[in-house]
Amino acid sequence: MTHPLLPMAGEPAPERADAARNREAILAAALHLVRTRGVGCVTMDTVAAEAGVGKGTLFRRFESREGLMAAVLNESETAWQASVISGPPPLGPGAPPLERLLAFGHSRLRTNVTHAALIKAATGTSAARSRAAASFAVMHVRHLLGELGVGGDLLLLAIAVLAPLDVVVVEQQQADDISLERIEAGWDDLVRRVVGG
Amino acid sequence: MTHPLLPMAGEPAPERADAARNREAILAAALHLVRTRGVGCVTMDTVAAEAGVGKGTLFRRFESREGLMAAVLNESETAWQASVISGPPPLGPGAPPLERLLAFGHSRLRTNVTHAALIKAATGTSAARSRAAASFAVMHVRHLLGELGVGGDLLLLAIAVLAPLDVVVVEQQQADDISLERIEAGWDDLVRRVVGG
DNA sequence: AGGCTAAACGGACCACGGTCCGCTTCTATT
DNA sequence: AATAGAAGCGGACCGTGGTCCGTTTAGCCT
Repeated sequence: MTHPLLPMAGEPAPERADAARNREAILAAALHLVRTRGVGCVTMDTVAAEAGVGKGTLFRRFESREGLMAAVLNESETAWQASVISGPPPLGPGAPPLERLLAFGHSRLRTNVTHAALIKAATGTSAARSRAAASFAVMHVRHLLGELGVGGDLLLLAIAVLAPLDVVVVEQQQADDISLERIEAGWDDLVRRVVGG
Repeated sequence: MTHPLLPMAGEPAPERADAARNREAILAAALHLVRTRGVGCVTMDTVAAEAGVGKGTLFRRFESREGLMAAVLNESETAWQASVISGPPPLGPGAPPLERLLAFGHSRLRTNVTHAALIKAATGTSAARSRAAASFAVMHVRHLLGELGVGGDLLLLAIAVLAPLDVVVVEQQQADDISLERIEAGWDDLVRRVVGG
């Protein structure tokens, strides 16, 4: 008796062909429905129907509604991350650190506003995927703060600088009739104070 | 033919006796259940049953589950606000502004951690009641920043300073094994940079 | 007291997220 | 090609938040 596929710990387990096909179909269906109807009107049953699969399949591939939305969001998010890592300055590398930091904040702010609904749908309890996105931003800001010669607990400082850009914080401000320009200016001010300009 | 209660605009409309009684009963039941079972295990049906009213009554008095939780939270929140406004220093008046500000942050941080579950249940889309609570904090910080002679857009600065204390931000940090002491120290650092120490 | 009206009540009902488990299909092995 | 068994599938089912509307009741007026 031989072990057909002796399961060594840590093996990623390959994906079956039909599973991959379904994952594609689901993601495509979700993306389409989100684009046409808006996030709020997309139910799991609808996505399942549109993708031509059972509901159970949705929940096996993507853990929850939140997980599915996170996967949809990922499409645009990775593109954004790429432009931060290797795009043109001042967002990408090549500009002085302070300029990069400010550009980063502005870009993040705009992104959060435009994708607000989707981000909120993808962020919540747990949210493994969005954890990664947030982590990327923190790492980047921490790095830029370091380049700027800021001392102290850079991780905490990065988190603090990022916090006011959070979707719900920004939405609250917009609800209070605070313009985007003012929010942006306020954040610039905060950053300058933190880096000690 | 006389208008029994001619409805002038802005009249608050008095509350019927049974309505008041039910409101009390619901709030008491909710508070009790939250205390004994924890927020997550309290369903609207359960509260309705415990209070001896129909489910519809719950939703008429308190707009949603979120609204009910906000009402429950209010009990402790108002007490906290009172201690900020008129309690002993350094949280209350009497201490120098910077000390007050730091004390305020620490107190808010602790409160957010201890009541995390309830606050998250009470905060979300809409959340008229929690809007007020957040507003109070912003106003207070804005005031203290003013006393400290900080220039610029104080409202935005206050929001920015408060943002890192938000429940979900703090929980995320705790999930990353960052201790409360470190969070507190990080926040102190942020504040000192903002006020220009 | 009796009657009238608006407010309040309550529980049947609905939609949606999430689970479960018996059935199907893929793939590795011979 | 046949086979075994794991991986995947799907849709009936459940709990919960939220709505709706026929019925009840409090409060005022005579």
